[in-house]
Amino acid sequence: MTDNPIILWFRRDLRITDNPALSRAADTGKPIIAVFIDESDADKPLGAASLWWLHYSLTSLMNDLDVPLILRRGQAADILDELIQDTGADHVVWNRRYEKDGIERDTVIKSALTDRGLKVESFKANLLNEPWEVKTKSDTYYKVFTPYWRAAREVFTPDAPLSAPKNMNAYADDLRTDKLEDWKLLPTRPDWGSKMLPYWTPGSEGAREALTEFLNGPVQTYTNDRNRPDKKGTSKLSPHLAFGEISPREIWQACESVEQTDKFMSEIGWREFSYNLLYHNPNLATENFRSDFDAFPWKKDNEALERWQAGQTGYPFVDAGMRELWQTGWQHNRVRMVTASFLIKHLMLDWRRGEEWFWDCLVDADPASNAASWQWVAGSGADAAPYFRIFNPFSQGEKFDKNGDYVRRYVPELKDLPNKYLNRPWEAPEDVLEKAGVVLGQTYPKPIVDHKAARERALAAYKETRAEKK
DNA sequence: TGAAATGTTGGGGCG
DNA sequence: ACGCCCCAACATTTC
Repeated sequence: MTDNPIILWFRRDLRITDNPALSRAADTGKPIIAVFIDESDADKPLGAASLWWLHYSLTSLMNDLDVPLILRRGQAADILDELIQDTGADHVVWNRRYEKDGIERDTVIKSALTDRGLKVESFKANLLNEPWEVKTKSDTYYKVFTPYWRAAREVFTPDAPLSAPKNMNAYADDLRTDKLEDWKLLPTRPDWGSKMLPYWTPGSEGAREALTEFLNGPVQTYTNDRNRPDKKGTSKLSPHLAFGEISPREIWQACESVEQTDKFMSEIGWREFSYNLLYHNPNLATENFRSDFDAFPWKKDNEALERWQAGQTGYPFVDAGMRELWQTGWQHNRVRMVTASFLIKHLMLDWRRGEEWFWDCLVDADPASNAASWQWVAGSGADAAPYFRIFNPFSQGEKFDKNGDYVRRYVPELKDLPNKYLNRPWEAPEDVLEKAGVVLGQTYPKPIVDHKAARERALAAYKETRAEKK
């Protein structure tokens, strides 16, 4: 083989099926150098839970991949240069990403390599539609979900997903690679990772299993059960999607042959819509989409933030959610809306503090979904929930965790309370508390804020912000 | 993919 | 028999 090799740069697309860059690399027939780079110059490094997931996802990819996966740490531009120099590679391929600093780095690298005569190709792999492909009639991007998704489904051409290539030639010489263990992605002291492992199977095989299991049952009752954190009502595909272990196109195709998948597909649509917003608003994770929120009087209360993070707010449904996040690296979507609303509206803490915490704790942390969803709850985003939509932290539990199974699972110190008081222990008579072994303020906190007062405070702050604005 | 306040309706108890 | 009141149930409005 006299061909110059081709470099296949893996990022958050850790799969071999429906991977356009990988298929392209295979189709050239050239020797393939597959590399994953832990980029030291990323604006927003992965959070701890995502690093944990990444360890297993890379392990899984190395297993699936017919060629060695080179691991390197540093600036991508330097590492690619070095590989090119060492191997004579004349062609580089990757799948696109959409966060601002990633685009910037890719653009610089692409033009530098092109100038030096290399062939560089990038592909659409991780979205159904590119953010610039879905436009309104007046040629602007969509800012409201429903018309966006209607248009997006029209734009999307459901070609069959790409199969894993049959033949991949490995580059013949050994190349220096880091050892995954040396990256120390898994937590130690304490090792909180091993308690999360039972909940998950990172990697493409785990992703396909999750999809199959979901489409074989839960999807039929998804419209209602997706709101029930006490049930297995959701797909749990989010971390697999976040790391590109499965493509949205594969999901689309699998849904085509199953009844009643529209509601589920529209959640995939929310992911697409979030990328649409992120691409057109690169600072979505740090700047209010609606600038009138710049004047909002956020509080700075570290103790309140820490109690929210630790699941010690005294509102059982909120605390269950925050502890689910801490224990499993994931939080049910219905509960995310409630815990986020609580941070923003009851505690009046800046939504960015919540965004940061979720980024660090979620195995499915996604630059687009996380930012767009926090702004949605705050009311500062595009097509956002109106500010006055304030979730009631106990009635949400009573409505969506009817038997209290979810709260009892994650807040076991309340498990012996009757359902009537499970979500509002502060209303329980003394003898009921005593019988359940609950001492408010000792075994479980008193409410960090009074619901009614906090609600009125938030509404007043909102009103004032609006008044100042005009 | 809200919650709370306010308004309306109608059945039933009761003098 | 009738009017009055209460209040649950539902609808509408407001934040």
